[in-house]
Amino acid sequence: MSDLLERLRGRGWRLTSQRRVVAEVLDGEHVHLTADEVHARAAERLPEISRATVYNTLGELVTLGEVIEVSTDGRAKRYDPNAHRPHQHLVCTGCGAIRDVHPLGNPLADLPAEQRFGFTVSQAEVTYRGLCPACAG
Amino acid sequence: MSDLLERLRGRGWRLTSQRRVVAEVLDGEHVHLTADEVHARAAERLPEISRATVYNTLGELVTLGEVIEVSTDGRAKRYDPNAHRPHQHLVCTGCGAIRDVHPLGNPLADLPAEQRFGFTVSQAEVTYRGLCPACAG
DNA sequence: TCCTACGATGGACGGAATCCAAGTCAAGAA
DNA sequence: TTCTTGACTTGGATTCCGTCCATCGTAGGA
Repeated sequence: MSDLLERLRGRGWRLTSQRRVVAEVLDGEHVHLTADEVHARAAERLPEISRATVYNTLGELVTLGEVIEVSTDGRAKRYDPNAHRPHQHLVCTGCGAIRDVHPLGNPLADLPAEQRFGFTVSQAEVTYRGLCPACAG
Repeated sequence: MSDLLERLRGRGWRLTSQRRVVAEVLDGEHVHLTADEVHARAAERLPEISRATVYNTLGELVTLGEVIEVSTDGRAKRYDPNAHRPHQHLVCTGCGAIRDVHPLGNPLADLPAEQRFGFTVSQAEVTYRGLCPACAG
């Protein structure tokens, strides 16, 4: 985490209390908060923080490649701080819970040239869906 | 297409002109319209059709498994009528164009048991991203 | 310590989708 | 064929997410 703040400072980021709090809220594995959830948690520590600032900061973190934007359900986007290590997502179709997963193989390699339609393909994003233990009950 | 209408009738669907037009608009490969686009095209044939009806009908078609909901960009959901043959999507990060693709291999098999966290995993959805020939210029 | 450009604020705004009460009509019954 | 009824449609209000903007505040260099 402080690594992150160091890196950001190194990139010329002005280190405000708001940005610090947002960065602190976004820490850990299997963290996939919506912007509103980030705002709520940030507001616990810094009550006056505005939603616009949270959106701005999240957008900047995404642009800098420190955070990944995930939209698994067509509802609110979620923000995944685990951007250093590439991974995919496993989503419960019952309750919406999300886990980071590390599948074998390289999905990019599975797309043959004649299936690329001349595109310069650079990324493959996999979303696994199923029921979590609680929802499978 | 008329296959689809037959199948729907078989499931006890009341066949209204609105539903017929929506089903007709959604036909073909590489078709990925937003609800608004479906509404616009449907309205060319049936000017009084309402947005709510389009949303209702699309939702029913998705529930019945006749149409797949795709949200590749966090903006409006898109509706893919090519639900019979399993496929994945290739999206241009420049212009948003979408193509249906058929990768090799089975991504489901690439998720080892210890990476499933007890989930009953039933589906793997792959989104390839890159630049289309036009955008790569 | 002072300056100033960058960042924060919050309220207005816009797009996407859902909800709801009232009106309409497809399709089975007679 | 006509009648009847519950399923379907309508459009306007509403909610949810997210962006925009004019103004105010402040981090950090001089």
